[in-house]
Amino acid sequence: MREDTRTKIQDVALELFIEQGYEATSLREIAERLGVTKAALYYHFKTKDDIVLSLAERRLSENEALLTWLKEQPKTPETRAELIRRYGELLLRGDQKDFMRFMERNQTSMRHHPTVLRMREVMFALVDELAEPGDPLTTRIRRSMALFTMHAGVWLSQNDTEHTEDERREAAMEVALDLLER
Amino acid sequence: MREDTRTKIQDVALELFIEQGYEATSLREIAERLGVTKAALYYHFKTKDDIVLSLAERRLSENEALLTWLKEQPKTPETRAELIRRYGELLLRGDQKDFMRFMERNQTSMRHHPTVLRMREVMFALVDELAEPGDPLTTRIRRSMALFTMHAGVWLSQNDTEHTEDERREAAMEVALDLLER
DNA sequence: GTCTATAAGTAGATAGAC
DNA sequence: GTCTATCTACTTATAGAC
Repeated sequence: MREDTRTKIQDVALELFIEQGYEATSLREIAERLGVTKAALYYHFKTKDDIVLSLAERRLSENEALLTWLKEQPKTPETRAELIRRYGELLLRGDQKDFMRFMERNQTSMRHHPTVLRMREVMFALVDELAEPGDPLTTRIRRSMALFTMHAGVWLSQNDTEHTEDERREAAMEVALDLLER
Repeated sequence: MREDTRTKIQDVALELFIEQGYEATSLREIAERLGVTKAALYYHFKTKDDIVLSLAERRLSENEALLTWLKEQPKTPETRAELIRRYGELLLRGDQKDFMRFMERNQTSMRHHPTVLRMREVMFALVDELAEPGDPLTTRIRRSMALFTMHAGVWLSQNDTEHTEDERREAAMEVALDLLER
């Protein structure tokens, strides 16, 4: 089962990268938590970067698909609302949520790598598509913050024990949708 | 002029930490950009952490002062609007703004250090003071996002060449104030 | 597929001259 | 205050046995 170990490496690595940061996490730590040696990791991944990139590429293609879809739609309130919903669904999925937390906390890691650069580009393009040339600056900011609210919903209320994660996500969505057409 | 070199070290270090990340930046790089040797840095700072902490302590006390002030005020719309204004002013000041960008990009660095932990606490407390126990979750999120919009204003429109930084800040403030009492 | 062993390099930090 | 020189402790990565 070669895919099994490979996947475990990705999971453990992502977990540690989120917790401690990418640079601060050594391959030795990843290997130890997994109960293998460093050398074993090198059988599955060519370099340390490759572990992250293997995760980034999955996520990138999904965001690119979202951007392609968005560009095909008319720039209406309905389209924008649907984007927020689709984006929220992407964030929901366990693996993507974790990877986005990694991106938030490790913005500078591999910032010169094509895959990471492209990821940034796509995010900016998504935000850009939410507004039209004539829109005032406040509208642009509001719509950008709508997308961002979907992220923030997760970690903003991390001390909040009286609401479930579902409730928090729905509340974030409500705020985001409201921000879009204010 | 001992203060001069010390300050230059802080400036250069912060610049590189923002650009490349804390862990990814070596003392050698900082020293080289300054035209001195690593050993010289150790005359001014006991450890690498100390360079960041010397910056953090200043910001921390300013944020703590803001929190103290906030707690003394009645929880009215006027108080909340005034907080956003004061927070915006803090962020404006070059040094604060840079340090907050450092915090955004290096959330995991020194996450166990008391000063950094306290910084997080104060930020969460500020957000917490913006809402009251009875407020719905959407209100809490909206008000948190108001504070956050002040940050985002800076980097969200980094490709935006048609507006000045002043215009962007004012627009961010308008969106933030509107979010507070929606 | 995973191991041992090791190469080759860099990190943070210190001692002591000037 | 800043330097040279150096220490120790890692790091990523590879070679080759099993």
